[in-house]
Amino acid sequence: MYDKIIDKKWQDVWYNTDIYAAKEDKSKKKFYGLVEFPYPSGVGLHLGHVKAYIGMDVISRKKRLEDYNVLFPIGWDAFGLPTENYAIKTGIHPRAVTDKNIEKFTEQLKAAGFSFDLTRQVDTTDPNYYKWTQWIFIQLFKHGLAYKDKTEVNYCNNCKVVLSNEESQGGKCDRCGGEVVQREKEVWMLKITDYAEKLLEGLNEVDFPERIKAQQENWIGKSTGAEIDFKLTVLEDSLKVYTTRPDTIYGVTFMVIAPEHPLIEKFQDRISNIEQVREYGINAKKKTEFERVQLAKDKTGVKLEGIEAINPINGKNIPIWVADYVMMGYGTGAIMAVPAHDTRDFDFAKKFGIDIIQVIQGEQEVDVNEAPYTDIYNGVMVNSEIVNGMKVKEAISKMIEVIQEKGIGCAKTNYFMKDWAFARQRYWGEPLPIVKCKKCGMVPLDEKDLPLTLPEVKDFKPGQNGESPLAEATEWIHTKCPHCGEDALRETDTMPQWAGSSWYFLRYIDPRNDACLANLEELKYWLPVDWYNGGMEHVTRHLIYSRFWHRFLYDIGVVPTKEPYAKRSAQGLILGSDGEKMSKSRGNVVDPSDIIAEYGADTLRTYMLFIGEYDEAAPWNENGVKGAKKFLDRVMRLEFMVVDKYEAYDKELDMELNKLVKKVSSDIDAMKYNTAIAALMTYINIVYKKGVISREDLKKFLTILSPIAPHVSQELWSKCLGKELIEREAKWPSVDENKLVQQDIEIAVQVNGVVRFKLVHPVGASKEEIEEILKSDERLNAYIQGKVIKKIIIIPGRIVNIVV
RNA sequence: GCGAGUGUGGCGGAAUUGGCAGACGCGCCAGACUUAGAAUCUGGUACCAACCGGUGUGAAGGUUCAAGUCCUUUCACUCGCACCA
Repeated sequence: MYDKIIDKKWQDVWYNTDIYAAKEDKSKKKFYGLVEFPYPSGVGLHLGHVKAYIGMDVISRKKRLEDYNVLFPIGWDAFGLPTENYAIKTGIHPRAVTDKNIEKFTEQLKAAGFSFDLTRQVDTTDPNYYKWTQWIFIQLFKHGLAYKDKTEVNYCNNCKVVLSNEESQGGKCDRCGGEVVQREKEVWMLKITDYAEKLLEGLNEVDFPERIKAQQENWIGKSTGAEIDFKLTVLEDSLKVYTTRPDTIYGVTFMVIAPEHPLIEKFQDRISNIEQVREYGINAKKKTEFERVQLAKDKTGVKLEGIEAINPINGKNIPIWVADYVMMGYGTGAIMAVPAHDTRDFDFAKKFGIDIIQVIQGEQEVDVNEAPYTDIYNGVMVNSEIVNGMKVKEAISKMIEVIQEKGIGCAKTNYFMKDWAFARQRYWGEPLPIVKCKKCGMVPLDEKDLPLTLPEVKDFKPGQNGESPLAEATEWIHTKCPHCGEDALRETDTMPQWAGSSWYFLRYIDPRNDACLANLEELKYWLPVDWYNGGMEHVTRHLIYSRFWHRFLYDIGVVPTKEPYAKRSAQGLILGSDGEKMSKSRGNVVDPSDIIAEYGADTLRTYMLFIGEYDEAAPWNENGVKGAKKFLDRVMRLEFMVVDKYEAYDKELDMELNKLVKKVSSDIDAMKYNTAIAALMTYINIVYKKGVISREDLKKFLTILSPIAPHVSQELWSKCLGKELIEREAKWPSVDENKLVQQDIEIAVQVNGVVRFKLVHPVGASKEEIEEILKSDERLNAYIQGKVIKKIIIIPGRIVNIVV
């Protein structure tokens, strides 16, 4: 029987001997396997962590047995709101809370038997770590990629922090799920938009699943088109719009600007209905997320009276409307509307009775009163003077050419992605290493003065007006300008939680370096991360941010690779036994510690990997857990079947074991753990039928089982083979292809596509030879009697099909 | 609306280039061992008919000697983004 006592016994050996520590030896081929380091919350390790870590643990354990120098590290993403909120509630310092939580997590990681290199742990809240987070920020600042700006930002009233776009997806706060509001605030921003193109390009050189690449591309949201200036009537000014379809400019019947567009206040004296326009703007701002999304089709807007735009191509006057379906944050905050060929413009034109001019003629006649014409790319331009008769694609480039010649616009690429709001008004984060000097402006700290550590404060609570708790640390705030030496004030905002996790994989490589974030020679050996496994929820957050920082560090020569991660995979969710997402409110949460305590770590490991395809969601099933335990018990009972040698050479056992090694090897490499385990079970079933297993075969079996069930494998290894650690003594077995070759092959014989009987033929038999065997087979007569054989298809080693 | 994906027994899920659908596990049924139960071991288990045989991979067509796999149409569900100009 597999008893959990075994777990503790071997964990004590493993974690006291550092057998999982990466070696210094650079002559060895390396493997860097990475998992997302946890946020050490008070709740402890959950099943999501366990599934994510087991996947890479199996790969890492296999790589070690294949003689790779393996780096499989773990650390703590420990800055963050829950710890701070706990501190606010209890008055206990976040440092103390964090330390306690890390201790608990470490015990849980060990209890699951993960083969992490515990000698290289990093902790983002350790000043020796965040020294380098601050250092990177200073480099970003020096390269013009960090700036402070007063803009509309996402703000969570609940958490009292500014959120980045990535943290407020769907209009909900990432942390608390509350409504995100827009608020004007002066905050630090990182110019991630400068890296949009590089982040897109980089996707071509990495091995990421399609869905991850697609999500990132989607998030970056590149579009190409043109910016065009529309002169205003009477006034010597113009309105700049962005469009992806400059070809349709003859179809423009109105312009739309966002309610916040500066044009409104600039020409308030000219706009005769300015009060009405302002009121519309105020109401638009009040709309909730629900109203903006659900009522998207129901267009609203106000026409600007007293001011119009002029179409720069045909000179026509065009009315300007204000409507909230145009966003200030994208493009120029103004569009040229072509209702005949854009659904949104069409809806708007219909509602307000604006003209619709068709400028593309499709293969089919389209009624412009029915719906906007959509079959654009096969269409031909009409009603468009200079581009008439051209195909759409051709017309786009022609129009851009004309616009540029006339000096009224230019080709333009836009991205949906916005700059990264990089400041939180909270205590438990990295202090921004910036001093505000009256004379010199924003001045970064001298690098030799890093780290800038957090001050002690009385209260961790953020201020009511959205200022950081650090604003209360009077002594800490007052400092001298590093540039001119005059009195100056420190920046009091801290960095967002994503900062520390944007480069932690670099620090694992050289965790205690004092001179730089990591030694370049070490980085050259270990980078890139060969395989990074984690959750889908980080695809448009951490995975974008860390690729951005890494690419920047590459550009300034700090790291040797453009991309940090060569390969990325993502595990699927574990659902509750009711098939729903696990959540406290549903009461369907399973605590991995309970499972380990009851069934042992290997049972949990085996079950989680067996439950289904690794990257897909699968529901929890307690009976399945028992099934995994039963399998491990059957493995343990091999103890009583071991023989030194088989009495007679058994070709079948030989073949089955070789088949198994081959299958398990390729399945683990492809993260197809479920079928690897199925094959291991099948093999055990065969051994049980035979009733014996040789020491030699058991050794191979335990070696390939050990990445999945290390405790059971190790226990039996020492018990039956009289040896000590698998990691020290075993090599991943190779496959003897000769032993996979069968003498006789059984194939199916079909008559008209239906299987009728099985036929045995010697390996390597030709079609003719098989046909001979077939014709001498009596069973065939029953199916062909009185019928004419039209055709016989023979694929040696596969199938025979007779058509009658 | 756009993007990615999924649909196979009572359940979780397997099936190289098209080549024996349902591996493996759960559940269920039977037998062995037990005073009995648990545990364990052995066998069975897609469906209909129960003799031959027939039907089956969301649905409907098609290509092919042969389709879960390829093509066309369609339905349902999951995830991500969403007024991307």
